[in-house]
This record gives sequence, structure tokens and C-alpha cells, in this order.
Amino acid sequence: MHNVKTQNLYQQLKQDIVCGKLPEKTALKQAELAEQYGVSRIPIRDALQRLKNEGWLVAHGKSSVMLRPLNANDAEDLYLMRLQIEPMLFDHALGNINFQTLGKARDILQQLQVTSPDDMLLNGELNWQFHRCLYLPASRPVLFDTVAQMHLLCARYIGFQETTLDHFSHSQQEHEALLNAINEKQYELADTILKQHIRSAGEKLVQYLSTMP
Amino acid sequence: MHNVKTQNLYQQLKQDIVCGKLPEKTALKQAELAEQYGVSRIPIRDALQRLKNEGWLVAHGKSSVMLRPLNANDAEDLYLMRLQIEPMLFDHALGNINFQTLGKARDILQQLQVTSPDDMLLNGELNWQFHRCLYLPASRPVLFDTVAQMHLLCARYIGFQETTLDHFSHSQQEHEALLNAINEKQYELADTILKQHIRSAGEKLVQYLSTMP
DNA sequence: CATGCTAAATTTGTATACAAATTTACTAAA
DNA sequence: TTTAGTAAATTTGTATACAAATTTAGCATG
Repeated sequence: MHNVKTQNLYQQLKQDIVCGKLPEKTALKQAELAEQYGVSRIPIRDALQRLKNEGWLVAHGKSSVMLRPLNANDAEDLYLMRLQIEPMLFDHALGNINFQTLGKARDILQQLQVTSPDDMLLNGELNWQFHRCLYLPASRPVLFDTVAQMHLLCARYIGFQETTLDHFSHSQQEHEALLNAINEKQYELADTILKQHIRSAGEKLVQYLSTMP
Repeated sequence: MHNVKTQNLYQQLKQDIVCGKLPEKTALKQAELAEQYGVSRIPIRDALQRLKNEGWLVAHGKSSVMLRPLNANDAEDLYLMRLQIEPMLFDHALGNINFQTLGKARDILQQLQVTSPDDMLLNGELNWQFHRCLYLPASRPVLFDTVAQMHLLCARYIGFQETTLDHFSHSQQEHEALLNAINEKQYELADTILKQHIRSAGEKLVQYLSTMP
């Protein structure tokens, strides 16, 4: 369904949204974007529709789209949902996580360590890869897709999440603790860590957004 | 983003999927569909991408799509998620449901009564309209969109849900009870009824699917 | 008979051109 | 001044044509 060109376009658009290069509160014009990215309107339309379905864009007027405005309520709902759904998926996965999976997870953690904190999109992507690799063994496509969808939505807030280096190192510690708990088959502990991991990220984000607008 | 023509195409495709007019396990060909529906491939592509994002289609090979295979596991996950998420949304809405909203809900229930049970897609649509109208007052767009998404996924199973007339009348009774509880501001009761409503629908569907494949 | 390779056929992705719809700007009337 | 209506301008939606990619079929080789 999506070849490399559209993929790039989609990634580039996300990058530019995160970096604030696209206008807020005003309709995105297909023709403008097409010229700006050097392609025709067709792949632009595809990418926009995808971003809309993923919640980064919302309807504007009758047939156009604009950036989804960010606010504390939405962020809170997102993390409350993740708190309910992700442990369900994780529980299915726990019994199926083998050493290879754990190794892959450790590799991703290491990549996260050496990545520049400035590249927020990459950090967010690696963070998702980490969790994703622990969720995949669940073999629960519908649950998994829903969780993936929620992470995509959360990624829209990446500009606010990674602002504090404090959050980053704290998050990393929780990742390590999570792997250790899984490795020692302390599944209840792992579950608790995951919930706490989600809860604390959500609380920080909501608190930050509440003071902003 | 979507005008009436694409909307029709999208509805028609869903209808034809539910009715089994499209091949399972094999890639859908854009050109074929385009000819079949008398349009060019562009709107077909739009509709297919949308249906894929909504979970009715999944990837087939490297760049094509096919009908998502139905199975008991997926259905179970869907209803377990709904059981977690919908009450969250409902709780936000309860305090904001006024008499106008209740009236609208009753109107939809009445429509459901007089609708032919054969038109499964319409029944499913009206059922969603009923719940949707009780959820909208929550004013929680992210939660709402997620719930809407889950209902869209559940709709894929409509062919199995509405097979038993028993389920239909039972569901209607629960709808009535739900409205009465809200009307009398018995919010805990309303919450219990909603959960039971979702649980029983899910259990019936999963049980049915478990005996099938 | 299985397996890997090459080329033909099919299918999807994108550009361009045009049609339909929506938005904007302007005018006229209350 | 405001408002309603209308025409012009802009913007999105779709058809057609072509390019790129993927799949299929056939053939040669082990």
C-alpha cells in the first residue's frame, strides 16, 4: 500500500509538524505542500489521510485538514487509555518473551543511550521500538494495533515530553527495571513497573500542558 | 476530506464485504474494483486506505490489501478493550446528558424497532448512533474517536452478531434499561448495565466464532 | 523434482489535466 | 452598518496516462 516515497513524505511531514514548520489553526493546502516537497498532490493526499487517521490532523472546514490542537485533556485521556490497554497486551506477551526478544530490547535501549536527545522524533521512535518488541510476542494483532495507534497519537506530544532531560533518564531506568523483572520472570513486578512507567509519563505531560496553553 | 462520492464508495464496499461479495484470502485489485463500481482507481485507493486504517483490510503481499480474516481471538480482544474504554467515556458523559440527548436516543431506539433485521449494516449503524449519542456529551474527542474506531472494527463482525434474533431483542431491552437508569440519574446502575451490555455481546460473539472456523 | 534466475505480465504509485466543490470577495438591499 | 446573495477565485476530488514496482510464468540448472 505504501512505497518508499510516500513513507518518506509521511515521515517528513511528521518531522515538520513536530518542529513547528507547519501552520497551526489554519487549513493545510495540498498544492502548497506538493510544491514544497517536490511531488504531486496524490502522494500528499495519501500522507494527509494517513496522518488524519492517526490523529495528527483533524478536519478543517468541509474538506480540508489542519494540525490537531494539543491540550491537557486529550493527553490525559490518551495515557488513561494506555494504562488500561497496554497491560492487557503485555500480560499476553509475558509468557512468550524469549532471550532473543530480551536481547533485541537491550540493543534498542543501548541505541537510545547514544542517541542525541535533540532528535526527538528518533528518540520517540526508538522508545516505541522498545515497547513494541516486548508486545509483539503476545500475537494479538487487534490489541497490538490499538496500542500502536495510541503510541502514534502520543508521539504528537513528543515536543513536550522530551523537553526535560530528567524525564529521559528516569524513563531509561524504568526500561532497565522492566527488562530485569521479565528476565527473572517476576511478572507481577513487571506489570507494576509498566503501569508506573505509563502513569508517570502521562502525569508529567499533563502537568506540563496544564500550565502552558 | 471526503465528499459524497467517496462516502458512497466506502459504504458500498463495506456492504459488499459484509455480504461476502468480495473475495477472502486474496488481494483486492484496484482496477477491478474501479471498473466494478464505475469510478477511477483514485477514489478506490482512498476508500481502501480508509478501510485498512479502520481494520477491515490488512496488508497482502508488499503493496496490496485483502479482507481481514475474522477470528475469535481478535473479537475477544476488541470487546475486552471496549469493556475498559467505553465506561471511561460514558462516565465523562453521564453528568452532561440532558433531555434532548435522551430524546434523540429514544428516537434512534424506535428506528431500530421498525428496521428490518435483514439490513445488518443499517442495524449496526443505528446501534452505533444510539451509543454515540450518549457518548458525545462527554466532550472527550480522543476517547470518543478511539471508541468510534472500536465500533467500526466490531462492525466487521456484524454478519455473526445479528444472526440470532434473540441477541437483537435482548440488546434492545438493555438499551431501554440504560436510558431509564440515566433518566433517573442512577449512574452506577447505568454503568453496570453498559458493562453488562458490552460483555454479553462480546461473549456471544466469541462463543459463536469459537465453534465456526 | 526442486530451485533459482530472467523476462513478461500484471498491478500499484504518481504526474498531469480537468471537473466539482468550497471558500472568498464583492455588491446590493434592508 | 449589517446581511444576504452572487460571482470570482481558490481548493479539493477524480479521470486519464504513464512510470515504477511487484508478481507471475517460463526456463535452465543442480
